[in-house]
Amino acid sequence: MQKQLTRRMAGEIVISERPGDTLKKWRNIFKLSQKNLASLLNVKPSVVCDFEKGRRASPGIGTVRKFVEAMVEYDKAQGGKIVSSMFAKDNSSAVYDIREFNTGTAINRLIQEIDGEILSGNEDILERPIYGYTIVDSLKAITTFNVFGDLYGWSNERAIFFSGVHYGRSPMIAIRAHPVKPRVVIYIKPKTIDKLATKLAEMERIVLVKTDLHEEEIVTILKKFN
Amino acid sequence: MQKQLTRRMAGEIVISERPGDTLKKWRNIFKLSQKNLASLLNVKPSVVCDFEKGRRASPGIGTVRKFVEAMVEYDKAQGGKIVSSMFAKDNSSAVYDIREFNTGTAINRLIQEIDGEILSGNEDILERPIYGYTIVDSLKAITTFNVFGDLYGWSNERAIFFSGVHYGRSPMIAIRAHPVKPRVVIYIKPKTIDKLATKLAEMERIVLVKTDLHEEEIVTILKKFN
DNA sequence: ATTGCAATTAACATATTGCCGAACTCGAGT
DNA sequence: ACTCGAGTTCGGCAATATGTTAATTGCAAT
Repeated sequence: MQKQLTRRMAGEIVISERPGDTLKKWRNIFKLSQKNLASLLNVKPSVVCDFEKGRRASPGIGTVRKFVEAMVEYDKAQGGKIVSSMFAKDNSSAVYDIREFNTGTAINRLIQEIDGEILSGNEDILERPIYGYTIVDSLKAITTFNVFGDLYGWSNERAIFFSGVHYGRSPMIAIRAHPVKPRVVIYIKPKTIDKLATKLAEMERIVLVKTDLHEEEIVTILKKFN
Repeated sequence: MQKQLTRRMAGEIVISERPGDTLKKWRNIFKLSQKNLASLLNVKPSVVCDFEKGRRASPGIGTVRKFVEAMVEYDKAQGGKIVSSMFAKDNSSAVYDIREFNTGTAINRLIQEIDGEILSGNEDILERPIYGYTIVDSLKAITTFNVFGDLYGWSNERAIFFSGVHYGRSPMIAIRAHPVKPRVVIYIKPKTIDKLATKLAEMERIVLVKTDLHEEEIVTILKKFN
């Protein structure tokens, strides 16, 4: 959650026409004076002012990172009120885990690691890289509003794991209906696999896989990937 | 949409432990060679490589911005396939408009500009700054999944406008139920105002306002704010 | 009036970036 | 064996960023 926020802040600062203004905006949101912020960063207040006023128009990303992380850390030390108020804590979320990789991972390597069985998918797609994954409870995914916006992280070149799968029809139908498609769909311990599921996967050129590992095991294994 | 993506990319690059790797990841997603990207940026390929390999530990935000924007621009020129594939195009979106300000705007100034009438809210809150707003169709907001995650931009210190309001009960109930609260709720041309709405607003210490302006007029007026 | 605090600005030493060119690696074709 | 394209490495250099101290402005409260 903290990382998400730091990325948002950093992204906004970098892309802003006036990064200094955006920096200031965030400092205000965190209710810090220039002096306070400066002391968190072990620099003099004038430095903070220079950035905010745009006298230093193009700070290095290291500087931006320090600023942003200092503010979030500070808030955390104060009880994290500001950071947590930025996010809806959806405790009944359908999303079990969601993560991005820094480098691409070939689809077949992922399948191998999680001991997956390919139900559908051409050979030539298996070499392609994916950049992240989402693990989602298929039942909750339907009953919870908010689902499909949250399935995709920052790249749709990713794998989506579905748990609580019965026949595997509904998840594929949902994917078919949705404009953004993942590269790989993985069913976690499905009971059986409906033919319609594989058919839809072929139509969408999606690699469909099943695995008998638990969610926890999968998360552990995927920690290797970066 | 493009700006959103550039911010995401930039944020991820800045916060990454190895910004170069993240840069490379995005170049790959956009299917560009170092040479191609370099020519888009009017630099030599070795420059691209230097950044990806981390020889420059803390590139300036100007550099990051150039890289990121060049990639997105390039994709746009090619038809924007990659960018649009990153987003679910929810064409029946309940969100009419959503924007962030660069600097805080006092609540009462906003109310004044849109010719708003205060239905509930203490004097002392009115001086507080907000940093953005969302205009949402209250009917669609309920029927569309995906709603409340999208209501809040990057700060919850914002105003939320509801259009299509009958009695103003449902929107406030939704807000009460949701863990993240806005500072200001503004009803656009409500028929009447239920007492429960004002009561809930008081409980949540939210400024409740009504205005008789149209959505279009409001957007025009709010363009002033920055 | 003046004390205090936050923010702004100028002037300056040092470190780092941003870019180049040229040499080098590495794998895929032909 | 050779060539091609893509990527890597690195010395060099001008431009720019990071940080300091010290002086200055503006404003709110005594």
